[in-house]
Amino acid sequence: MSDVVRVRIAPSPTGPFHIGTARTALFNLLFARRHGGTYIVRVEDTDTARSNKEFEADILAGLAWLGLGADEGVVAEGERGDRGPYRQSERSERYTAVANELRAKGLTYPCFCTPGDLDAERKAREAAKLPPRYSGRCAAISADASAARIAAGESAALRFRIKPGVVVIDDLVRGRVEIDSDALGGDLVILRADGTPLYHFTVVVDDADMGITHVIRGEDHLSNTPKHILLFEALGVPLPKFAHLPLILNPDRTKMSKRKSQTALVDYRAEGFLVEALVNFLALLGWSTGSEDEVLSIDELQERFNLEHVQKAGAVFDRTRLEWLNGQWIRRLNNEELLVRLRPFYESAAADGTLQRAATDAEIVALIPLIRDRIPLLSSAVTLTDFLFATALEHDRAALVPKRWDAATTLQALAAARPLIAEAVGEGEQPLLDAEDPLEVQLRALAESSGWKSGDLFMALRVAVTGRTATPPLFDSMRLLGRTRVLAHLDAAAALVSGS
RNA sequence: GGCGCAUUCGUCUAGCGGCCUAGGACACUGCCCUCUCAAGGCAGAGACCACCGGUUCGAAUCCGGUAUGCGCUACCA
Repeated sequence: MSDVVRVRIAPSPTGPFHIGTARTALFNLLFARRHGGTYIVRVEDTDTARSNKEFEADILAGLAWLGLGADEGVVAEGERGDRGPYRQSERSERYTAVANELRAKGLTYPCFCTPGDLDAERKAREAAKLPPRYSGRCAAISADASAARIAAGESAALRFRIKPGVVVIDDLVRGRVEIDSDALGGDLVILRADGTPLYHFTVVVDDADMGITHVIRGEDHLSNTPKHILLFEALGVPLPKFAHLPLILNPDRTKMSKRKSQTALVDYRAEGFLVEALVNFLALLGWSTGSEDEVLSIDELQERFNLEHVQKAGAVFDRTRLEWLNGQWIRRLNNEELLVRLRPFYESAAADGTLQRAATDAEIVALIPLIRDRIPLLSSAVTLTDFLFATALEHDRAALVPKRWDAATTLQALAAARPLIAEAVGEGEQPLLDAEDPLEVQLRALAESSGWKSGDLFMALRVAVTGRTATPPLFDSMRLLGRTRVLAHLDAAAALVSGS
């Protein structure tokens, strides 16, 4: 394998960037990096009815965000490389030319069957419990006869003759796989009646033209690989190596789908998953290092990646595990990096009205040490700290009274704590973080002299001041909030409790 | 229906004939820490290695069969 490695990811812009495509792209990139090869992005948009530019833009943006932008081929800004074009919609002449080559070799024939004919044939075979398969009835039409029919204006698809025999796939993941070409469904349409090419044909032409050495793709293509091999042979070009990756599965172990799982990459991004976590997680879905290391950067993954450790069985997408990894990566980011990641979430929360105003960088920086260990997702930061950006709180009356307390005790405690807080808390201070907070000392003393558990006192204050039962550390939160709002919230809470 | 692939704790996986009375991680349970929630630490529970045969002194690991699951089977990609 001393030859130059060239691999590719060939997304089809028929939907938003799919998490499964992301993983295939990642494996290709990892393999290329590991072997000093080239990683190519090609857009497979021959299905004009289902492809569109918005999806293509989404896919390219997603790849770029993940750090999986192309070395060669299609990137958001255009194309790079001299073996293009890299968009199938721009390669029509090439497909036509190659089809003509095959035609000249006598390896194809025009097929005049209409979709209706084929449908009827398929149904008949199904009813007879026979595997669906094209009968090849147009194969026997003489060249003169078909030329005459075409001249008469009849349209025809172009079929590639499937050579009888057993096709051997030497798969890098699965080993030797043999498939009888008889099971391929008969002669293959490579050009529609309107002259546009079909996937199995374009993929082979492109892989050949672009000098792809390793085809690394999902297992769902394994059964179709013999068609590709036959086409490569017909073109007289060397075969690439194949490596079929296990499928990513829904929890019910079917192929991961939009219906049953969240598959759009943008949705994960919007929730606040880090690229580091997504890449780490995806790499470990169907591949392992062979060691017990699990939290790995893309650089570490690149160093270790190999096809030998690729799993053969499908892997269920375990979102809980992704969230754990996300937490791991959030904790590994330094303050500056975390600020950059967090900022857009505060901005969009302000824009959509979730928060009354956006947070300043200084505010986010002050918050980071308080929330870093508490957010599984970047978006969790906003909900965890929303009280800091609100002028009034919507208290939950039931939550205001600690479990072991009654309303009277709560009122008494809030009243007793108020002057201490008014004295100790300034107007929007920095958190004291690990230092012992003098207010805490005073309030503990208050609790003790009043016969309360300090935990109950703190909980009453927490809910009064933040409106929540789960918050960042209480005293730091109060300092961030500032005296005026703390006291206002305290009074509002007391009013609510006394009214109940 | 045909063809193909797969099968180790709920999930992701380690394992490549003896180190396995099967290891790790997530999730789960308990304890510790603790102002809440987390994070972190410790401990625990959880897999007759799908099943049945065979090879071997010895099998999760090799071979055969069965079962189950999944994938493919388009003038979709």
